[in-house]
Amino acid sequence: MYALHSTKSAVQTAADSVIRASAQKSGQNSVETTVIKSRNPALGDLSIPVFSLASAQKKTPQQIAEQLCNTKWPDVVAEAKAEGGFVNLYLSEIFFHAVLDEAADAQYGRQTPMGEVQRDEKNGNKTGKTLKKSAREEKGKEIKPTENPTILEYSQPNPGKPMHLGHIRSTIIGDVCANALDLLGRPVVRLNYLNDRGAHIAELITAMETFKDLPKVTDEKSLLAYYVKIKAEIEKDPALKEKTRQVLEHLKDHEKQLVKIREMSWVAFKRNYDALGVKFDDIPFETTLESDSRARVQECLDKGLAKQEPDGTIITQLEPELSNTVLLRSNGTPLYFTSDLALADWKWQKYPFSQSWIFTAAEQNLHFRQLQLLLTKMGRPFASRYGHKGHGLIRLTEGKLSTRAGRVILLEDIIHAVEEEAKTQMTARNPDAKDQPDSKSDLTIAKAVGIGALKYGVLKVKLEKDITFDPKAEVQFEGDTSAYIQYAHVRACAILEKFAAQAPGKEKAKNAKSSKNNPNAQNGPNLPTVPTKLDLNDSEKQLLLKLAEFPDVLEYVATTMQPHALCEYAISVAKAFTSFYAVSPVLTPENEDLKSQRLHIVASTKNVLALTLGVLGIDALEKM
RNA sequence: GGGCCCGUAGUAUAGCCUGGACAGAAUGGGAGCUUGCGGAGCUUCAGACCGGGGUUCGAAUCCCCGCGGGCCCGCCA
Repeated sequence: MYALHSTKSAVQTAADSVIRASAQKSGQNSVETTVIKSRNPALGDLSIPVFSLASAQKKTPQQIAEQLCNTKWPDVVAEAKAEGGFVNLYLSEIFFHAVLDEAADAQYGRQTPMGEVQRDEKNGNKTGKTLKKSAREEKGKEIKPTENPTILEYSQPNPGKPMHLGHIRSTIIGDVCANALDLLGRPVVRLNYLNDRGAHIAELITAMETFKDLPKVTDEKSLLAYYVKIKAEIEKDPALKEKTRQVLEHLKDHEKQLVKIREMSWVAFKRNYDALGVKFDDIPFETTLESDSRARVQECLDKGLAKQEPDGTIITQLEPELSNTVLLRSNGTPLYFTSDLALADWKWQKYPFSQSWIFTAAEQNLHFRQLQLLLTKMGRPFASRYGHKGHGLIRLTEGKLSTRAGRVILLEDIIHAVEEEAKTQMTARNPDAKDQPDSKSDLTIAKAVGIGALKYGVLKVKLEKDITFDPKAEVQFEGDTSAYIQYAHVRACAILEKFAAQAPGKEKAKNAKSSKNNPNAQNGPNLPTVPTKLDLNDSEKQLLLKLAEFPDVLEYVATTMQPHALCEYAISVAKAFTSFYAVSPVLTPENEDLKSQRLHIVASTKNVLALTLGVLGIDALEKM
């Protein structure tokens, strides 16, 4: 268990036992208190409010606090003071030693309070075949988050249409949550479910069968051109419209075209995913689940959860809990809802999951509540673990994004624009710098900075909130931005590199090139040992306390699927580091012990920043 | 009409689930910091909980009533 967590629980236990004993003695009911992290560093590192205790025992908070201070605290506590109705605890060197020890570990965060997962386990592999296989073997047994995967379903663009700005949120939020689970050592399946049905697909097929001179699709722009051309042709020809309707009803008979649409769409999507560094484990298509969809509709009819109306429509019976929704059109074709039903079963069958999360825009909230309710009524054992996270819209200053309204901002264009902006900024700040490939990444530095800024700008906003996107102003590089975090990491790297270069007879950071999978690569053998006696100033203590929070933040994100907490954390670490940097010379301190101590602090910080950025899908650069 | 979500400095944002000390950063504004490891930086000042009730020793946080904005409410996804 990690230092902060074990410290908190040790302190909590100590406090609880004293409170319970004192309550027993006075014959009163015991009152709960909770150990919290102090908000003001001047008032301790951990605090225990005692107001409720005071009012229960009819004493002043100060009396109770003073009384509690005399408790025999665990040795991670250096001092306890009664201040303003709080017991403020000041942590000892033992605590900071422990933090320094664990935070430099490349697997830091893996062994969380919940984790049965061993930190030293050899196989660093993540969502490989082994996990999928083992998940299947576990079927029928108890479902555990450490053994049964979490399925994350995100991105989900429409084949046949280009990806636009609106797709970015689901795509990167899902990706970050998956990364967090990965780092925790828990199995995860990254799913991108593509709806290759819909009216727009029928339109494309009609066009493919009607026109010969259609543009070749290689990217988003050509895909959009393709779609717009076809749309226009169909609009002005009623015969084509009718044909489109027929195609939609008999999609199965157009398998060849369907395959082609999937292929060319994927070519375009893949360019964006590669640019964003987003990957998937499984990409099921809606049409492959069609027969299952119909079977589910029948099941609902049999169980009295749906009924057929005179015009042939089949509709759910979810009232009064929720409003009803259509399962099958009057012409007998299935809908999004129907195939989502089949998809749920498909997921459960293929990956018996501990949790499933779907990330979409919040406008689909009702849809997914209806889906979950129906799954519950159908008696699916996984229904309660079948979750949905609806995120706020990304809107332009003028209004909602829509492919049809023509006010589209292609994802491809956004990505290009942020890269260009980053390049401009880089040249302005550092005219001599070249936009060279970063040693750890496939991207150039400007791309890594630009993409990072784009992702960070979207990720840092709480899920539920809408984002008004100004393409020009959105991407920032100063203050609460990814560039600030990357810059802190660069500075940490620069110190360690300089130290390695100064060290006589030591090999330089020769493994810098191969350090992609091991952010800790150059920390190890080169550093002198941590001094037994630490001499920490305030900036160092605050930084170490921040580093100690990492496992909890990671756990929080993996549990709540709220990546913005990680952004908040990353910026606070970077800030604590730059404050430390300003007042604590690392390579030229007063004595060797201090130098060693600070080198370890820098190495730990660098590691935590790299891990955090890694989860956020932002490159931890060594130069910029 | 009904349901869900949001409302915090000029702007944009965290804290709300699980109540606790002067509401935390950012940007913009004021004042400083360049002879030490990268100034995309550091230090510092001013500036905010939509309104009204309630619960509580204590409310940005929980409950109720409003106000403002967004989304959704059977053959779109």
